[in-house]
Amino acid sequence: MTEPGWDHYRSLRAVLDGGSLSAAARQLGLTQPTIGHHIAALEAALGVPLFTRSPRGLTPTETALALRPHAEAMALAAAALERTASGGAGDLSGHVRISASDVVGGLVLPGILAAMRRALPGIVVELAPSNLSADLLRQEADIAVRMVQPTQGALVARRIGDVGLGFYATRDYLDFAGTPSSLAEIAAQGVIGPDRDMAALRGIPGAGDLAGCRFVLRVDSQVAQMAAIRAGVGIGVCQHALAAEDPALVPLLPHLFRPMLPVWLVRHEDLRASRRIQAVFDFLARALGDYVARGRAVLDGYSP
Amino acid sequence: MTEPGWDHYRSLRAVLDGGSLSAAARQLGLTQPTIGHHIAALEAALGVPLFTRSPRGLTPTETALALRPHAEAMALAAAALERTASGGAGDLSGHVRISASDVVGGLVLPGILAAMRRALPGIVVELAPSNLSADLLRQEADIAVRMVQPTQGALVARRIGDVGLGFYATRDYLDFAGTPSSLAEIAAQGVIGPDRDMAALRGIPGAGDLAGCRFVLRVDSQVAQMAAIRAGVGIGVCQHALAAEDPALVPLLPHLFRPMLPVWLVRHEDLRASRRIQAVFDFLARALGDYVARGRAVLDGYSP
DNA sequence: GTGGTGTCATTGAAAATTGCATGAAGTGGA
DNA sequence: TCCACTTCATGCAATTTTCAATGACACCAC
Repeated sequence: MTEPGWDHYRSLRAVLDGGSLSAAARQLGLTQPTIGHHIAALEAALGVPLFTRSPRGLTPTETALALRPHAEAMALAAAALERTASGGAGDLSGHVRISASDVVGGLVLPGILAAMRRALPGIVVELAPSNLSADLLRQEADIAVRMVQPTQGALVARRIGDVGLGFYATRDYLDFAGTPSSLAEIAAQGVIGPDRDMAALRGIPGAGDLAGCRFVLRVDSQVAQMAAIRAGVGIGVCQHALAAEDPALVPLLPHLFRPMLPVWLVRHEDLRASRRIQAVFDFLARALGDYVARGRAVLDGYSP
Repeated sequence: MTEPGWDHYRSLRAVLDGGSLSAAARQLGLTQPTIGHHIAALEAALGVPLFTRSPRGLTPTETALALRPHAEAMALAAAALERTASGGAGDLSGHVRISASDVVGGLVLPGILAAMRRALPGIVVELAPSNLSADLLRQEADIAVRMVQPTQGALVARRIGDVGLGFYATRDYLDFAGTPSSLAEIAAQGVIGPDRDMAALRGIPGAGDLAGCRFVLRVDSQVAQMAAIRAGVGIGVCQHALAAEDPALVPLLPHLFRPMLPVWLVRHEDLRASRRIQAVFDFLARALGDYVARGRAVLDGYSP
C-alpha cells in the first residue's frame, strides 16, 4: 500500500460533494478519468471500496462517509490557507472571511464595510452570515462578530461593548393598533419574535419579559423580524442604533425594557502573523465601538 | 496563476517542519528536487517568495509563517483521515487516538487499555497525554477524557461521574514527619502542589483550601506529583481510586478535604459514522464508570 | 419507441511530474 | 589548509499523471 497524496483526498472530497466523478472533475477543473483514477487509487490503498458505481453517479459507502468530515476539514484548512496567501501576508490586501449573525452581517456590517473599502482598499471581504459559533475553530472564518463571550482557549476575543435592544414599531402601525403604555399591554397586543430558536432569548440578559409575550409573527431570522417591523406588521425588538437610522420607527418604553447584548470580536490565535487580518480586526473593533456608542447615545436621548 | 494542488501544501508543511528541502523530501519519501519544484510552484502562484535559500536550509519568510497554521491544520485532518481509513470503518479495527490528562493517560488508562486489548483486539490505540483541551476540534485526537465540562457545540460529551481527590502520604513519611490531624496542620507541614499551573487548582471544586498551603515541592505534572508522594517526599493530592492500588499510601482527613472532579468523555460529533470510534468510546465509558465507582467505594470505606 | 442528456469505463497519446546525476557553495573539524 | 558533509540548483531521462476521444449504459421527456 503506497500512501496516497493529499490531492487524492481533494478528489475524494469533491466526489463526496458532487456525487459523481464528472461533477467532481468540473469542480476541480480536471477531467472525469483523472478523478476516477484518484478514487481507484484510494480504494486500492485502503483495500476497501469507497463508492458503488452507478450510471447516475457514485454512492458513497459507509467507509467513505466516515472519511468525509476529515476531508471537509482539510478543505476548510486549504481554503483558509489560500485566503491567507491571497495577499502577500505582509501587505494589506487579500481576502478576509468574516462571520456574523444575520442582523449584524445584514444590517450593521454593510455600512462599516463601506468605510473599510476606503480605508483598506486592498481587502476583499467574504461575509458569512451564520448563527453558529463553532466556525472559527473550524477555520470557516478568519474573524467573527459574536453576541456571546467565546469560551474557547485558542481564540483571541475582544469585548467591544454592549448594544441595547428595545421595542419598536412604525408610527402607522401604532396609529392603527394603539400605542401601548406598559409592558403588559405590549404582551397583550403581541410582538414579532423568534420561531423555533427560543434559545436565542435566553442569551439576552433582561429579555425575560419577552418569553411571556404573545407572538403575532414568528421568524428566526432577525433580518426578517426587522423587515417586518419596518413594514408595519407589529411591535418587535431591535437594536437602538439600528432603529435610529429609520425615522419611521418609534421606540416603546425604552426605560422599562432594556436588555443589553455584549459584542465580541473574535479571531483565531494562530492568525497573529497575518497583518491583513490584524488590520481588519482593528478596523472592525473601532467601527463596532462607534456603533455601540451610537446606540448608547440613542438610548440616552430617550429622556424619561 | 494556476492553482496549486493540496500536495504542494503538504510539501510546504514538510519544509516548514524540517527546515530544508532535503529534510522535507526525506519526511515525505520524495526527492529534494521534487520538493524544490513544489515550493517554486507555490512561490510562482503567489508571486511572493516563501523562503530565503541558504546553504544550510530554507528560512521561512513572514508569508510562509502566516500560512503555517493552516498547513498544520491540513496535516492534522489528513492524519485523522488516514487513521479513520486504517480500519474498514465498518469493522472494529484500526487506529484510535485518545487524548487525556497526564494522570489519566499515565496511570488510569493503561489498566483500562489492557482490558480493551482483549475486548477489541483489532484496535490500535495512540495515547496523547496533554492538558490542552482544544485538541479535539483540531482533530488532534478522536476521543478525549476531560476533567472539565466541554463547552463547544460540535462535540459530543458524556458525563461519566466524579472522581474524588484526597490527601495522601506514605506511612514512612508520616512516621518521620508526624501525622497531621487538621487541615491547618497539613497547610503548615506543606504539600506537593502544582508549579506554574495554579489555574489547575481553580478548576477543582472544593480545593480552595489548597491555595493557602505551603508547597514543599512544585511540579505541574500530576504523574510526577504522584511519584513524589509514593517516594515519600511529602503529602500530596491524588485520586482515591488510584491511591487504593498502593497499600503504602495512607489517606489523610478524607472527610474534611474532599474535592471532586467531573469526568467527561468527549468525541467529535462528526465521527458518528465510525463504528470503531463508537466502540472505543463505549468501552471507555464503561471502564471509566467502573473506575469512578471504585473511587467512591474507597471513599465510603473511610468511615468517619 | 426514440432522441437527448446524464453517467462511468477504456484506450492511447500528450503533458507534466518525478527522479537521478551532477555541480556549486557553505560549514565544521582535523 | 583540506576534507567530509551538508545544503540547494540544474539538466536530462524516465516515469507517472492527465487528457481527449470513444463506447456502453441508464434515465427522462416526448
